[in-house]
Amino acid sequence: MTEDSPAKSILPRVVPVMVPMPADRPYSYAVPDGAKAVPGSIVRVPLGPREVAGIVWDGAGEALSAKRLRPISEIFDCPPVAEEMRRFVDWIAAYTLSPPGLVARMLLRAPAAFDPEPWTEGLRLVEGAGPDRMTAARNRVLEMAGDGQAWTRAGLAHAAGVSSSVIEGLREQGVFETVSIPPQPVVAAPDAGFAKAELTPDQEAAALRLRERAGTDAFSVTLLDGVTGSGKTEVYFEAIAAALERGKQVLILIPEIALTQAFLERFHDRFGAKPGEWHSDLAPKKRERVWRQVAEGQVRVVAGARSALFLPFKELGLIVIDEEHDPAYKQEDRVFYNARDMGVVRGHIGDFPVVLASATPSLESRVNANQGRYERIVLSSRFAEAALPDLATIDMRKAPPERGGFLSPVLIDAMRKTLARGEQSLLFLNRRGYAPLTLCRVCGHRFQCPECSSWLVEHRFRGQLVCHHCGHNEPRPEACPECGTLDHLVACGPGVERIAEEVDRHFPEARTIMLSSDMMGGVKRLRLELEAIAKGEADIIVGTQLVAKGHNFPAMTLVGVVDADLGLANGDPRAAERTFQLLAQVTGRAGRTGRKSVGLLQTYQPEHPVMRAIVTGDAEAFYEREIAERERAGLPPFGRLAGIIVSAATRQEAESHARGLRQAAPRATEIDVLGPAEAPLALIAGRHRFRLLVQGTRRADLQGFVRAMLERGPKQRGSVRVQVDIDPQSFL
DNA sequence: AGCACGCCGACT
DNA sequence: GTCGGCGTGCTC
Repeated sequence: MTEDSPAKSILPRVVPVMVPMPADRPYSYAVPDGAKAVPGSIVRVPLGPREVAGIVWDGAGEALSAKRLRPISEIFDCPPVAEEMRRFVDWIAAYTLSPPGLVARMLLRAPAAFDPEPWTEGLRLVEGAGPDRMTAARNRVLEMAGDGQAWTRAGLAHAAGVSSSVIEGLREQGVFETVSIPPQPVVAAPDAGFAKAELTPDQEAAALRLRERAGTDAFSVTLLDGVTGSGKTEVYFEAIAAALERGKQVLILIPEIALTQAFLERFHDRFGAKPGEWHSDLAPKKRERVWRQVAEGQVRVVAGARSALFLPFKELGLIVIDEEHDPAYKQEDRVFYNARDMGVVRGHIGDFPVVLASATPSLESRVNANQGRYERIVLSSRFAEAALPDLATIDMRKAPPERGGFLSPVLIDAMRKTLARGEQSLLFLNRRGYAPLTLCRVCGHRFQCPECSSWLVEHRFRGQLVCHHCGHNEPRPEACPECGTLDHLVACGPGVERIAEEVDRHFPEARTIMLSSDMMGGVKRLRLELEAIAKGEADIIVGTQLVAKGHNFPAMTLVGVVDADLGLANGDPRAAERTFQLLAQVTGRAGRTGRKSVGLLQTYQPEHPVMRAIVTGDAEAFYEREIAERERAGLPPFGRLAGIIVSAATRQEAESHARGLRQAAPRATEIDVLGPAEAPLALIAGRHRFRLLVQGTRRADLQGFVRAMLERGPKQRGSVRVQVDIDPQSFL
């Protein structure tokens, strides 16, 4: 071709760009002359009054009047977002009924990483040069830097154990010259053969099978189901080794990774290097470096929270989802998704294996295994030194606590004996604060949240009444706001603060630590406390949920569950499953190093299937029963079923939405309001959230009528939020 | 998601 | 007479 036709040279080239906002399709932008924008390119584009980062999408840009068309401002020098990833975004958008722009936004969360990492200034020893006077500090620095390598100022100062002013002094004297050094890897490369753990025959067989499945370039899902302490981690490490040997990148999803630093150590022990970390607590600078190096393929393994699913891997070849049943995998704001399910979808799109691991798999994963969609590998025994704890219920009707207390004499006695042996006790109560309800003894006034009408929880340590639903808080008054009577407010029911107080009363000499997610000092403080406990610097630990998650406390030989019934009676279709999982996880904290250990569950219904399953250890029977029950009730994840979450101020309002939905739904569809949605933390301006179950419809029908409903009017759109909650495996 | 525009209450 | 609440609408 010799010359472009005139028409061609006038018309600008147009590409679709996905911008990080709720657009339901990409916008069109002009590509500046000479610029090279390919699908996946990350670009800076003008959007209204500001500039944003976007991703060049697939297909042709739609024709647009030249007046509205604006040019791309910059094409970042960054590896393009892979085609797989773009399909993943489109899939999630379609599945969750979210605008694709909002999904794409989750990929664009590391703004400064789109530019290459800058080279940094380093120092190198000048050959033959020496300082005017030698000091001990200077000597150490010269020894460290004697290898002729370039060092960063801070790195050298740290390695030599001197302050950076020593280095600066030497540089001024010409002992060091400044050189440019390329960006350093954020983590060292893992070595698949570094230190394979000794496995029991059981584990070895599982690892072998997992290597076979997970070691090939084909989609598969394997459910690794093993009791706490059976060494699941060591087993799936072998699958990771196999993927690394294939030259693939690996993603390990872990709930609450910010608190499970011990995991990084275990990984290091096996692979000789830490995995790249990814979670919301990461320092911004580190975040950018991890993002960039994942994109460039320098970071081979990432251990991260659910958002790590949206990292721009260059050659991802395995996803491991640890504690796959964990509700923390659900995101319930903006784009509603479950990272476990999306991880499976990601593996399907990328055609690589996925491993789900849990001691207490979710019902849907068990069903998927039963139906042959997943392969299930079972690890049934703890490894040699770690014995399973003896579990028993304490019937609170027969052994009630003393007046004003919440701990049964049976539990207190067990704690006393544990203390006497110099071992640790854990008391678990899944309720933050001091007391869940405060009322006035004179007039009966109950403290309610003015925003959302749930009970206010007293936090005595902070002197506040707090709404756990919407975050509202107010100082705890002396007098009743209703009748004005002073000093007659009474706390009802226990929270961890109150249990810690009771423990102090019984065991004033013991070292008691209370752990709660709302503790002063945040994640950092929690980490320190967990380390202190692991080192044996506490006798009694009182904690919420977070103590159930993956920490190993070697000296812990007694676990007491203060209220095992909590959560069984809230109308949630997952109540029994969730309670079983939580109790199994928390009692599994005991006896991890082989000492004889005990788990005691305080309950008013010792004959409840959940209690029976925990005490007898017969999880199989429990799962079968739960699955059968769900099938009978026609609840997800079985059959063609879906859930919708609406947010509304009251249950009445939710009911009215349900009526509206019923009218919009196909005739074969049934809709029921099932009470509060599972996640208490998703806050939609202090509104209550209810889960509607929509039954008897195919996914396409459901999406159709949900869309129809959303289009019925602006008023409806404002008050109804929709989440479609179907098991995606049914549609792969 | 941001951000501007636009129409009704308490104030320099 | 203005400052400012957040309801509605738009961004290539």
